[in-house]
Amino acid sequence: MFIYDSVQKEKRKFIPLREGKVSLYVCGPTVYDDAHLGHAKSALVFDLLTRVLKANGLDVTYARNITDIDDKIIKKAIAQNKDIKEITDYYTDSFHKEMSAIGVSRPDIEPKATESLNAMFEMIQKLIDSGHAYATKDGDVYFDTASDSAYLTLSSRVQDDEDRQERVASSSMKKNPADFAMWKSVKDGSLTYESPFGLGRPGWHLECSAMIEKHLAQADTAFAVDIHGGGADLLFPHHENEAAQTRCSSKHELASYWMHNGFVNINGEKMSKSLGNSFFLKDALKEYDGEVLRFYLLSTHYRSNFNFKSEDLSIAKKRLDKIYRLKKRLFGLAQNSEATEFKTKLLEALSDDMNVSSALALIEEMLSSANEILDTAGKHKLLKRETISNLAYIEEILGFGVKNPFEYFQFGMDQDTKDTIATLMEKRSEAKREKNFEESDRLRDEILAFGVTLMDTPAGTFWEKV
RNA sequence: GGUGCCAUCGCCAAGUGGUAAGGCCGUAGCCUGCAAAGCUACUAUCCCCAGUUCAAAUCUGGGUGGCACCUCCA
Repeated sequence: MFIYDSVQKEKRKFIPLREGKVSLYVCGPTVYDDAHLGHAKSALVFDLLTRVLKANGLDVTYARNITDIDDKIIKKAIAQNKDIKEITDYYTDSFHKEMSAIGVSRPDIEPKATESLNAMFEMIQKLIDSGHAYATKDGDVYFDTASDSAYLTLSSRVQDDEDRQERVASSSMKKNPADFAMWKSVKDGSLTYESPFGLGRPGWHLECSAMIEKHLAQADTAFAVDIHGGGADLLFPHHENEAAQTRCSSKHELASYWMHNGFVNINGEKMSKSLGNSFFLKDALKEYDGEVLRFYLLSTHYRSNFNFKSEDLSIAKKRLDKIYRLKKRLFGLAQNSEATEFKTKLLEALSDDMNVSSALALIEEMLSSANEILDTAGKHKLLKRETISNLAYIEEILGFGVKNPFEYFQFGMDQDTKDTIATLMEKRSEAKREKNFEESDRLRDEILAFGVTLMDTPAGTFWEKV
């Protein structure tokens, strides 16, 4: 297994901290709004990573947090006159449902900020005691960046004097403009939590460090976790700050490997609220099967920026369709787990920093050759066994082809329409038997009007939604 | 302004020194009553310039053109 470490900026052989085991922590969503394609991309990338690690025989513990304490959540609750928990529960639940629709498995551990406050307090206290943090007379607690000689080494940033001057005005109580809040005193009567440092709310960066320490870290390892992942934008300041907190409050560095996934742009533009072009997952799921979105968002390398275009999405559907068509050809045959060269190569490609493009090339070559042999030698038993085994492996590692192939092609069709199509198809088959091609073609046109396509095969006639 | 990334066929996209994967689209053909699906064949020398090397899309230098982060963000 090779992983590109976005801090060391090179592909490195993956060596776990503890033999045979991997701990993975990924920054999860702040639950104040619907998940967009960017959340989906990140979740998919690390879902794939866990599958590949497992396929390599590693025992993976995957944690992804839910940030349920945040100013934006409070703002939304006030705006909608709802309880905070009502908001966070709602968006946490929809996040889970939508992730499940695109085949993302739940992490092993999903800590919430609200349930990890004690771990945060402990970390703050340790940092204060060791001189890495200080409380202001306003009741805020800041991390003292000057106290950490390794600060900014993670994101390879240099302190810029002019830059620092500009930010001074905003926070006069800080010793240093780069210092960031771990505990923010809140006195406006909105939601606060009791803490040894007074009433207030925790800083965002603190959350992840504390949760990692609580749920994943081992006392005797040089790093708290094997792999820390997240979106590319998180490297600075979020991960830089997390790393500083962990480094200064414990005996280990935060992560042995850092992985950052590229951004999703919409038609060449960054997705953002101000541009009004946020593409929500729930809207995409109305148009496309979740697996098509999964395929599409995973079809290019995870580190590249991803430019979402609906034309490309329909190409992704065409490619996924091919997997399902082969599944249809082999439908009903017994499952098995034959060892094949294809599987070895597929895992090899994915184990190389998740080279999905190479993996897809292997898959499409496998599909072509399987179809070719099935075309010419329909009773090739060994080939069928191997192909079924290959398809099962694609399902397991990539999560492509997990559905019933017939149902997959009926996405979004209601039962009435399906019944009508079935009736028309029966009439058409009858006309065909009588060699009344004029009538059968007329019926086909009628069926096509439902937005489906027809396929006459040796096993009968099938329809697929276009 | 600082830091970093990228530039491969009409489109999407692999490939980090050894002579350009794969997909979409297109063309021709096989199959089919006709289609659809499937299969076969064909389609690029890698932004520009200079250099290193027996050998470069891949390394170095210089251009040009995109993009990201530096503020909450996956």
